[in-house]
Order: sequence, then C-alpha cells, then structure tokens
Amino acid sequence: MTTKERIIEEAFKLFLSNNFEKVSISDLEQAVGKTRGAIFYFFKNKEEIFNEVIETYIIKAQNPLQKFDTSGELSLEQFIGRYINGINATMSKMLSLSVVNIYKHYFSLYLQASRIYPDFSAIMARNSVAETDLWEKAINRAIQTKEIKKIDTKRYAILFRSCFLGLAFDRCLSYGLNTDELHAIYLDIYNQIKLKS
Amino acid sequence: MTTKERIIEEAFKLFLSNNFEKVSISDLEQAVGKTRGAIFYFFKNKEEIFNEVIETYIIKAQNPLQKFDTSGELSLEQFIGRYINGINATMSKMLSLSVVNIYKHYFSLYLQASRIYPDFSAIMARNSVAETDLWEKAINRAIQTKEIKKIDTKRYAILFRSCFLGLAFDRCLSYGLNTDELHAIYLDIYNQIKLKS
DNA sequence: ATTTTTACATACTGACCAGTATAATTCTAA
DNA sequence: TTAGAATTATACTGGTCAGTATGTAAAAAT
Repeated sequence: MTTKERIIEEAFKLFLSNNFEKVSISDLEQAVGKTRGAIFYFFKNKEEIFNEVIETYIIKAQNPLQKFDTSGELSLEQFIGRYINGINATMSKMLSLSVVNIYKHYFSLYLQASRIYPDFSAIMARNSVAETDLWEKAINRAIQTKEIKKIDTKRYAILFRSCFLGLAFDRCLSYGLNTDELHAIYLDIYNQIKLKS
Repeated sequence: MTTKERIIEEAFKLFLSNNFEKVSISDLEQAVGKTRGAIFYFFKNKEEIFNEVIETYIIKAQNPLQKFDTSGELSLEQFIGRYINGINATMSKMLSLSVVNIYKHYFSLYLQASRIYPDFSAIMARNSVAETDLWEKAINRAIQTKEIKKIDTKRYAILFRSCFLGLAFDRCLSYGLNTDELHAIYLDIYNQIKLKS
C-alpha cells in the first residue's frame, strides 16, 4: 500500500468518527506515522483529502451493481437473500478496517459529504434510483412469473429500500443493524404479496 | 422571549446546518445580536449551549406521545392518518423557524448529539421503543377488531417506523420527505394485511 | 437614594490549527 | 557515483477560537 493510500485509509477512519473540522492534520500525522510534509505533498489541502475519502469509500463503494450480486434470473425471494448478503458483505468489509458502529458513522460521514463534496447529493440520488431500479426489476419479474400478486412495483421497491435504511438508522446509535431482523421483515412483506400456488 | 431562549433558538438553527465545531461563538453573537458577555453569562460553555438545544429541540420534541395524537380507539387506517399528520406538524413547526431541508439537518444534529449529549443513545432508544409501542398497540387493536389479518405485530410495528425513517433519510439530500408518498406506501402495506369483510 | 443584582459589552489570552517554506533524506537513473 | 527527482521532516506563521477578566449600565431591592 502506497503512502497516499495509507493516508486515505487513516483519514477515512478518522472522518468516520469525527467531524471534518474536528479531525486535525496532526491527528492524521499520528495515525499514518508520517508528518505534515508527506501529507501536503500528496494533497493540496484538507478538503482534498476528505473528498478522496468520499470517492473511495462512499461513492465507489455505494455503487449498487457492485454492492449486490443480483445477476441472473432471481426470484424475489432469492433477490431478498442476495440483498441481505450484500449488506452483510459491506458490514464485514468495514469490520475488517476495525470500524465499529458502522452505520452510525457511515450516516454521519454521508451527511458531512453533502456539505463538502461537490454535487454529492446528485450523485447519491442517482445511486438511490439505481438501487430502487434493482428492486423494481426483481419485483416485476416476480409478478410476471406469478411468484407474487400484482402490486405497485415502484412503491414496493421504495418500501424495501426504505425499510433497510430506516432500520439501520433506528438502530445505529444502539446495537447496530441486525440483518436477520431485516431479513425477517422482508419475508413478512414477501409472504403477504406471495401468490399461493 | 428571553435572551436565553433566543440564544437557544439561534444556536439550534446554527447547529442544524453546521457541525458543533464549525459553529463559533462569534457566529452565535451575530445571530442573536448580543456579545460574548451575554452568552457566557447564561451558559458555562459551548457544550452546555449545545446540550440545551438538544434537550429543547430533540429530546422533548421527539417524545412520541407529544408528537402523535393517537388518543382514542383508532382503527389502524386512522392511526396511519394521524401518524402522517404528526410528521406533517413537525415539519411545519420546523418550517416556521425557516429551517429548510429539515430531515437532512435533523439527522445530522441527531448524530452529533450522540457524540456530545450524555446518554443520548439510551434516551433515543427509549423513544424508539415508545414509538414502536404505539404502532404495536394500534396493530394489535386492528387484529382484535378483525380489521386486519393476524400478523407479527412487533415486526410490522418496526416495519412502519423504519419505512418512515428510511424514506426520510433517502430523500433528505434531495427533495426532502414527501408525506403523501409515505402515506401511499403505508396504505399499500395496509391493503395487503386488511381483511376483506 | 443607595446598594445590590442582573444583564450585558469589551478587550484580551493561550491554545490550536491549516497551510507554507525550506531543509533533509532517500530513491532513481544515467 | 553523481545529478536530479521524489519523498518526508521541521520549524514557522497568520488566523481563529473558546473562554476569561473586567468594566458598566440598567433594573430591582432595601
């Protein structure tokens, strides 16, 4: 790993648990084990460091096509399983960076990015649409294959996605998201719209 | 309105759109139209100001019993209506303080409070439970009156709540929460669990 | 009317911080 | 092996900020 990459990673960890303003270059020096000389050699200023952190750990990592393996002609039930797996995978990846209370910090970083990173809101809006689209396709397929009843596809797509976000937010200050619980809720919804054959 | 109250209100507005560290006492001086002398006469330090803001505008305002008028023997359909009304009322109140992009800033303040306000997580966890309880009671009543099918009460209570939080979060960076959309989603869920009589 | 308290204003301090200037070191290539 | 480029260290600066010390005017109490 290059020095620049190390700076980004350590900066990510620092920005996760502290505000942009709270994280000082001295903190970063300590975390990386290099001095200001190294840091300002690679980056113009603190904002540039922050923005590269956001690009690496939020924008790229949040690409739904990359996050969820939904290739193939999945049933809605399978899609739900894969979606949960994707969430679990993301959580494991964060854990390997020894980040605890992932979503709490993630939400915090996300909101800060909206102040600092140019056009962040628009980029995330696109991501949100992309993820809702994945759900829509899965739901539409399930309707066509008579797996589930005819429902308002778009509305249910948003429902599934909101449910995940909301549960993650509700639990983020205490125990953190429990994906088993989320899975159970998803299956409850699923069972109500499932066609008995 | 006393000077102290004005300080709290202006501090609230400032803390809504900026980090704790970013808001300076000088900013607050300007907003209130008084100088440091006044501010530090009423408050020991910046943290105390922040904590009183959190108490006034988050902890008290978030009390579900105060936020939602769910008194009386409401049907689940009525309860849903009242819940949406409660959300609308909260949004109007914020708007009257000329706060735009309410949820974006609200979530941000909420996460900061978890770093600064003592025991904030525990307090909010209790609020979360209290609000879920309201849903549980309404759902249980609806099951008993044969308004809806027998469902996992707790899980559906969490579903309704998460749905609101998640939609609010998903939209907070762009258009903001649309309560009509949320209402529509609620009714979609409701119609699937409704008993045809 | 005089004292005391309340409610501010003003000027200052020590600490910290982002960013810079420059020096030193290490690596690379010829 | 030496010139130059890349990388890192060090020392410094100007600015900002939270909090303090002190002063003062108005209100309240005696």
